[in-house]
Amino acid sequence: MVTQRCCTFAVNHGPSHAVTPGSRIVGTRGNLWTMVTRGRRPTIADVARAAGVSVTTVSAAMSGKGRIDPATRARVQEAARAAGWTPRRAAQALRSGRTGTIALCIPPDRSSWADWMRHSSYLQQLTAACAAATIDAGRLMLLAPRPAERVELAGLDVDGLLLLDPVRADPVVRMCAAAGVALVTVDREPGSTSPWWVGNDHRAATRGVLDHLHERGARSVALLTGAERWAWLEDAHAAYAQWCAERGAPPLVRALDMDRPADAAAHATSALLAAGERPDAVLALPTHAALGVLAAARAAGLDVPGDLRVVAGVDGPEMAAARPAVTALDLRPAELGARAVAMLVRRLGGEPPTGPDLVATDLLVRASS
Amino acid sequence: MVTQRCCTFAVNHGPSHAVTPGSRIVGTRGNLWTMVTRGRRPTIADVARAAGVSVTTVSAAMSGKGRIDPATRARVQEAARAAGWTPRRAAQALRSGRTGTIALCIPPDRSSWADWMRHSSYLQQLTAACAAATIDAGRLMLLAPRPAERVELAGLDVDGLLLLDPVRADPVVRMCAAAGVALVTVDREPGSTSPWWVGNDHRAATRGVLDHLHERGARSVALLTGAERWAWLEDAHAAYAQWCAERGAPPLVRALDMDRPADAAAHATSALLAAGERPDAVLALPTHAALGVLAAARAAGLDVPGDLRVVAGVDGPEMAAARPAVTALDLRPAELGARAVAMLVRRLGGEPPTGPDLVATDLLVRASS
DNA sequence: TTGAAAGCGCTACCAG
DNA sequence: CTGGTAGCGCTTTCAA
Repeated sequence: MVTQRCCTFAVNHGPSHAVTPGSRIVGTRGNLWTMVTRGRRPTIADVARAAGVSVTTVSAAMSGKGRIDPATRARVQEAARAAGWTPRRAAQALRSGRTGTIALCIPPDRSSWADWMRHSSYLQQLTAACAAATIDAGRLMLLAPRPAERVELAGLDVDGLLLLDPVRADPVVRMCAAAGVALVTVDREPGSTSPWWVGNDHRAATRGVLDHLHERGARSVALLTGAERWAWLEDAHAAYAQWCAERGAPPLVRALDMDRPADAAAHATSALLAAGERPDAVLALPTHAALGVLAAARAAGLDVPGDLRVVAGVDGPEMAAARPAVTALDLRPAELGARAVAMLVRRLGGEPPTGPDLVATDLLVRASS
Repeated sequence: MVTQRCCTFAVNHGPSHAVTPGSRIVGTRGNLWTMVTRGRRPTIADVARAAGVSVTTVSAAMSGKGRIDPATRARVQEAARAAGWTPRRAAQALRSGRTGTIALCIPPDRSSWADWMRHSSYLQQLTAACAAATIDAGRLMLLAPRPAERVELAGLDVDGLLLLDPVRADPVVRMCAAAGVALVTVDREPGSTSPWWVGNDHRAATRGVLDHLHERGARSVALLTGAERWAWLEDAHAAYAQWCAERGAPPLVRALDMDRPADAAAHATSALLAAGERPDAVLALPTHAALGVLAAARAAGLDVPGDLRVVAGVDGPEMAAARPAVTALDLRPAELGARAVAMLVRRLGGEPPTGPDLVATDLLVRASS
């Protein structure tokens, strides 16, 4: 591929405005509201005056709390609408101690965060779904990398956190507990018994894939997993091991470096094919890893799915676009995100846990198997 | 493609927690900090006591404002660190009138928002880059759909807004001006002369594409654009028209429905190929439209690029994965996002405008041309 | 260079 | 069912 720059200018680069953690956003005199609109932004005092009630009544009427006469409530709400009043979140938060804001923390750390986001349609869909669900719940969602320290978490100033792919003894989980931030994880924390998580049943999904491959004639399925210690990889691995044991088939597992999964998968697959125990199918779990398997098969002159059946553990547009199109597990990230937000809202509301919320997995059967 | 559900459970669906706009997040007694950790979250009063100074001094020392003795400042900062103090954003915001938070508003409206996000790697990269840059600037970023009304905008309670793809006389632009919310747009607002935007030079990029196609032997280039009234489509269209006029070639333009651009593009291309003025190249601007062109060419039995050269106006993984791989414009959304945040931070800081910030475009030449 | 005090807008508490 | 009032944690203003 050739890259050709269409237009290169001397452009205006603003100065970098990096701020050290712990420092603060300082204001100039007056806010923009005051500067632009004549007069102040309306407060409940203005609404109270207009409706002929007290601020207490306005507060209760607008929040739905308290026992307020329906007629009074209607009058107050109309006055608020007329005045263009909107609650000032900062004031609510300061008084109530709850900010009405949650954060979505996706892996990995800050450094390669944007890269991950950029390459994983799973993350992208999950993010969009969480944001949409949060707004529907009347809250606000921040998008943030995993906080590395207590101060970073505190600096978020959120009521709750959605944490994706917690690891065993996850520091973020510990920090949330210490800081009193409500937490819901997407996928369970390995080794934890917390009921506050949503996820897929990766054991069932893996069995489904393996049964599908067997049905399509595969007799020796290799598993490409990741080196990370995530519950979904553990679960898939465990289900695979058990499935192999049930059939007396020797397990064939390779753990891939998750930084460049496609390349790592290509390398691992080539090695596997060159060795004695040549598999006739591969389940490639990490995002994009299946593309590497395809490349290795092509390099080895193998037909997919004739000589080698391939299934991806995470679906994405690349799987549908690949030739042959790759059979993949649709983990339904949009559904996961919506459910995760709903659960976090329940937790924030003080409701008791109802157990993990499992989202069904779809196997999208395409040409590669 | 066959879809096979791997596991279906009776799962726990929490109640839907939709909240009507204008209602508020109400708290129960006490916040989690208080409930979980023994004692209160430290305040500047605690830090002041520990450091033996007043709260005023702590405030000045931590914010970097005011004239504070360096020794005093160091002592205060150490005390703050030791106490684990973090500024409470709500209190800062209430007092200063600035929340330290910005919002990224991406098109279109609420209804199909998650869908767009899901399918456009451009949006995804832009989003990730904005979030990362915002955090680096010590601020927080909300992800939100375009506010439809004033109350929705006010409900965001943000200092500034990043607005993607403003339309002519954009209501959000008007609302921001009225509400005193600082605004930076990604791409200019058609008809506006505001200098507060970042974007690509779509005229230059379009000329670059057309020159490239001409060089590759194309003599009749069709343009597939969108029905939306976005500046980038206007600019590309204008550059195309001028380029055609310079060569005395008749322009061949079709506007596509942006909801299903690939299908619309396939349809439009088929019609174009069936008509007399059969083009030998197509520049398909809307996201994914080029894939439809490819499908139409295949259906017509045409070789790409032999009979028909194809270029996509927006790059994405689908373009690289397509067969043949599609030559595409890389609008460099990650760069756009970083620059947009930097510009918004400058505007929030009261700095004067330095003019639009243009990001260079790369033409990624692949097999389709 | 530092401190005292007011008050941002709202909700919790309690009295009527 | 409604109102008065205190005060959340911080920044700002003004005085020392």
